[in-house]
Amino acid sequence: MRARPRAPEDAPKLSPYQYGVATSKAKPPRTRLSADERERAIARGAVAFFCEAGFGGRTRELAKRLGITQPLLYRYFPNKEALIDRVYQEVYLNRWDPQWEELLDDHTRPARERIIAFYRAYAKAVLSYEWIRIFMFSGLRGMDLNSRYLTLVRDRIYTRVIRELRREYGLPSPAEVPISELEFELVWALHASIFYIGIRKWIYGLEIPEHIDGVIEGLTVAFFDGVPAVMSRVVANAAKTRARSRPGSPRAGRRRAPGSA
Amino acid sequence: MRARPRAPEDAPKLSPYQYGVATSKAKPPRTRLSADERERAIARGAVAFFCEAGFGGRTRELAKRLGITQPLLYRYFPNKEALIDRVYQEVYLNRWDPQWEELLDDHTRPARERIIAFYRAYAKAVLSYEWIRIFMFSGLRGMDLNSRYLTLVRDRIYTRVIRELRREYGLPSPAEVPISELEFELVWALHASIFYIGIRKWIYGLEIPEHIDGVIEGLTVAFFDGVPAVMSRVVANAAKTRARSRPGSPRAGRRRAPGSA
DNA sequence: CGCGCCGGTGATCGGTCGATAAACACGCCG
DNA sequence: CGGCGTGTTTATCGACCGATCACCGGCGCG
Repeated sequence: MRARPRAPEDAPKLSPYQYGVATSKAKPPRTRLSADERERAIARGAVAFFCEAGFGGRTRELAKRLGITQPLLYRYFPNKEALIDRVYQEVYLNRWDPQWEELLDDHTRPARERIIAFYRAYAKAVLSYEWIRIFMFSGLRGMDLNSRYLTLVRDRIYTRVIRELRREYGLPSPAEVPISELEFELVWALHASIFYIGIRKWIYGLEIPEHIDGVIEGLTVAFFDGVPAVMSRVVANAAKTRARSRPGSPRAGRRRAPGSA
Repeated sequence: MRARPRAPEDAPKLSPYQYGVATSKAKPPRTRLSADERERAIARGAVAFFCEAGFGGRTRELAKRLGITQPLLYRYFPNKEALIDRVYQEVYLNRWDPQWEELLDDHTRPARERIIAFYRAYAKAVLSYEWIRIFMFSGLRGMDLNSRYLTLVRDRIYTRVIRELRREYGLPSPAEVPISELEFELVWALHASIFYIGIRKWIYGLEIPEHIDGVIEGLTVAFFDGVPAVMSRVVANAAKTRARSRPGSPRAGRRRAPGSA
């Protein structure tokens, strides 16, 4: 065994120049596309390919799946890295739905119901083969993309969830008593519980429940029931130390939170 | 830019055959080890290297880090795949502590305390750079190692946790009413919450709380408070449908679970 | 004191990688 | 109907990968 063990089968040796003629034995009838059509086709194929094979996937293999030759990739992208950057764009850009934040802010509905609805919508967007695997590959590659994205999630989502929880259980608002580390950890836990369903399925290859929405509801309900005891304790502690450290400030104790942030 | 962008710096061109002489300018003083010492050194280095670079890491780079030449690897391991297999062994084999199961079975302590103690011990074993990254890399590579390991976790740990939860909240034992899918999901959620702390740190490169034990305690307490409402409902449903589908069997209703499995 | 054993290295092989260059084929316009 | 622009392919380059082989040199045994 001398050669590399990879790529056992070689190219199917298609006869060239068969633009759409569809000879009886020709496997992929090659089509001649316009520049931007081809560019989009490559981008789409690159997403599907790299999220399966990882960013170490070979450009020849990608080209084969697209039904084109490898040098054609380099007419549309200067190099492999540019192709990978495009994959990041394709997967993350415009996958963030601003309605999520509006949903969490909609005070006409009960907090529990809003958070369940949010995580259902979020799960639908994020619990996909492409999203989960690209996210993991980029993390393992040392990209800061993950930390930047998750900072966004923390600032836009976690803070809102915690604010609503505080309201729900009559604790002081984050403006009065800043959010503690442990509170963030509690929301991290809910987030992780849901995200990990995708990891189990698309990275470990495990079976997962058929009806995710029911699971999300169960997890969120358990979250709501489990959080208050821990949270009220930690918020009370934070309020106390805060009051101690700033003796002149008004007591931010255990009273009904008046308004939202 | 024509060449591959990888491996920008080349080998430092060490003068050969300097076994331990420690010439003033020689950077790594090469030592001549016995066969099994060298073999263990390579295995150790391979773990550190592959969990950082992934299994696509180059053997020459590994050798450089070990202070040896690349062909020497092939004196101790027939090929790269054998080296990777050894990494799996090194990381997973004998990292499973049988005391974990004993700990969960120890009925002299309260269930909540036992589960906190277990997850502290488990986190200490599993929440390491090597373990988490190797686990992810192997999953993304399509190994069935992950699913085999997690099946073990489910059978040995999750079932015990659920059994203790049922006992704690006066629900029928798993022998009477089999464990439902949603109950497994609840325990998956706790597990994921803790495991994800490691992912955040060693894959995403995020900061995590300094005192993990406190976080684990908070998560487990919230878990215990949150679970019973969801769980008693789902167990009652399961018991009902079970009684309906097997009319001759004794009613496994809402009574004190008499003993453990 | 010589010699064989064995840990270790240098050189190199076949193969594959990313990337480039030149030629080709089809559609369009004049 | 011939030239030209553009989408695509063939052929190939230099680099580098995993793996092999011949050889080297210090240590220990007789």
